[in-house]
Amino acid sequence: MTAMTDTNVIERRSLHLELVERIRPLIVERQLEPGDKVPERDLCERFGVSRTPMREALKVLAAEGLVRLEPNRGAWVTVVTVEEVEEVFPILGALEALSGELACANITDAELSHVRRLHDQMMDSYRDRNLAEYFKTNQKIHRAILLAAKNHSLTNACQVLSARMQRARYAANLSEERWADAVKEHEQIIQSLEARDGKRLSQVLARHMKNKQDSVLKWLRKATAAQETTLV
Amino acid sequence: MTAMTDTNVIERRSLHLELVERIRPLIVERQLEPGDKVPERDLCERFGVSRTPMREALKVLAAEGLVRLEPNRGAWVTVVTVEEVEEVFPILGALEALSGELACANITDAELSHVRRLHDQMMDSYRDRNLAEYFKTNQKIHRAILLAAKNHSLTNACQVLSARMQRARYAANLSEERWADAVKEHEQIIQSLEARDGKRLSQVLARHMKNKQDSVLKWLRKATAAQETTLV
DNA sequence: ATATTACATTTTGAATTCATAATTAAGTCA
DNA sequence: TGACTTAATTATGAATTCAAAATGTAATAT
Repeated sequence: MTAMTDTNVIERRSLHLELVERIRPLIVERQLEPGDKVPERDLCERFGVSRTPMREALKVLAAEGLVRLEPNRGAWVTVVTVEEVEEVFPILGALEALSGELACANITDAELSHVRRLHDQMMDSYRDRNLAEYFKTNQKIHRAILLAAKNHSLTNACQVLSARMQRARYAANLSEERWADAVKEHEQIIQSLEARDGKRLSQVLARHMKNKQDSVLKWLRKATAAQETTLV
Repeated sequence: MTAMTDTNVIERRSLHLELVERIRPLIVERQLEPGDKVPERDLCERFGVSRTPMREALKVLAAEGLVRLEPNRGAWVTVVTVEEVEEVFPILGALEALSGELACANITDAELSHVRRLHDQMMDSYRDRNLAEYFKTNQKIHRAILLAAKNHSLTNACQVLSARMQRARYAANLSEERWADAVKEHEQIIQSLEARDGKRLSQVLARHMKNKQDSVLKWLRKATAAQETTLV
């Protein structure tokens, strides 16, 4: 088989890894929707590869929990369930708490001022009520703290779990009230970090995550109910 | 290619998953030693499968951190490094702490008495100084607590990280003193659990993990030093 | 003897092929 | 019409094939 458009066709490295890294964002950003069948053939054509590396990639994505493989029936984008949210957010809470501890212990001045810049930038987005930008910067902040913690395994674990949760687009669900609270929490985050107060930062991050969980659950329950209404 | 002995040849399900589950213990229990090249051809023959599902399995094991893939050079069993131990044990500490909280909240009476039985059994092994049995039961206890926590994602995360660490055979390294301490810690674990004191159990488990880390690091540093001596 | 190059062999990555399972479509009968 | 069977089509799982890369070996030159 050959690639048609030739744009999109990928150069070389390890095809399956390249595919994992291309398909993962398709799932996280809901270009492939939860519950959808993964269109193996389409994706192969789109990226100009054969089924072998594609299927390897799907196995890795399944291990990450983004895809579910049904024997002899193919691959499906996993759905974010209430149960899963209730499972994963507490884990993320514990891990972010740890990352806060470690970040306070290990962050460099350069990294700290970088986080501060991101924080200020995010506050600008909040003032402008630019939700998309706010969320993008928000993610960057959490990632910057994670990197400052200097624990690669922790970064990895958080990212895998976050990816699963991100598919529940909590951005869409931010009430004005929750948004204001989240901003307040972020003020505490940057304060604790600049004070290098690990204990406090870990508490704040854990609480922040708990609130995020509640926010996501609220949206998810609403979305699920709406869907059931539609289906009936 | 065909299977030779016909024993070992596996029935059916999803070949790659079956292989993951067969090869993982080979790595964890060091039948395949850290640093060794994964003998792809041998394993294919041994399990009577072609390279396709084997290579899919290796990609999953690589995602779990048990194998490292070098482009065009094949797969290698990952080595447990000091850095990795210092990264992963704190994560496991945080996750086990969480599992303690959750277990105290969610454990059933039946599960609790099962853990108690395991605990008593382990104490017998300690009295007999039967290290192998002690360790096996020890694992079962931690797993039982994890299951009692009733958080599948947490169970999974812990198991992936534990598998990576288990290859550093901390069993081999248990000093009489450390062993006695570990036993004391386990007394506290079962006490806290029976009291359903989540806060205390999570603290005890975190401390227990920290001590395990120290014990592993001591062995690992000795092992690494010995190896360097041999190599020179 | 020790490098260095050229060649042969093996291993790897990925496309292709092929058998089987699942799905869809068409036909049959009440 | 609508349930039930059966045949055609498609998708999937896994073996096989094939080109490219890496490794090993032998021959040559220094």
